[in-house]
Amino acid sequence: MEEANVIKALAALAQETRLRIFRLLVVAGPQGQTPGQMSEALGAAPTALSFHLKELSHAGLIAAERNGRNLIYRASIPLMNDLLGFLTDHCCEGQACLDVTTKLDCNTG
Amino acid sequence: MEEANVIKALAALAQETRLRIFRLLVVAGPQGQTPGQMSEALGAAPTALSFHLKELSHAGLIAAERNGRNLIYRASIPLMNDLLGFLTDHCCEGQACLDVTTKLDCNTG
DNA sequence: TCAATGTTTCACTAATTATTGAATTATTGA
DNA sequence: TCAATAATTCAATAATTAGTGAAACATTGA
Repeated sequence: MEEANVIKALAALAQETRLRIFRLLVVAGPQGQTPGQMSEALGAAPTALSFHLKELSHAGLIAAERNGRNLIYRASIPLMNDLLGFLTDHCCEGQACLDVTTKLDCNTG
Repeated sequence: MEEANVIKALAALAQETRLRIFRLLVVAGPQGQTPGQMSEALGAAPTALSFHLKELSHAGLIAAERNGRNLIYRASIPLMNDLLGFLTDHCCEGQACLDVTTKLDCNTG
């Protein structure tokens, strides 16, 4: 994973509404959530929500699929894994500590 | 871990110089690095470096210890673990996926 | 105590980001 | 095609953040 993309992803997550959106989608799993559902769940204005969804999408952390008049957003677990890996790889120069693989195996589509 | 602290930590990491500082310290492990070493390694001005070290410290991601005229900075692995946990916990409502514990066991002091 | 070294704080400017309401686009069902 | 619903884009303002150079603070060794 490229440093620039890591920064984009971290910046996307470093905001209250977006962090809550992302957590909501991580918990929701493959079934995802629509902006309407998220707007209600989080008490966020549709405009603001849309703005933040775009940020998260651009960062690759979530993706949308249309279903009728609804969009279904889902967390992108592979990118999440890459992100965690970037932060933890090569810890302690590989010495004197466990370089544990941080991996989630859900919702990989 | 509190949401506000998670956001602080993510925001701290979401900046090029700070991400590089943090990675440098994660790789360095228990022996840490001084601002002087980091300034040279990263090609960052001392003033800017100091500003970013403060941000990372306030977020709890790194900590300093004085050694003569040098300060030795080290990554705080426990906070890192908490952060990764916050992002990944309760994935997919605990169903149909592995809720893997993301944990680093190095430099825990 | 004084000069040198390592690091931080301060004050300022430039740039980026969040929020809001109004307008717009896409889809569905009558 | 028209009205209704779902979501996004646009434009403007307010707030936050990064980078810079000068000054200040802390520690060491002579």
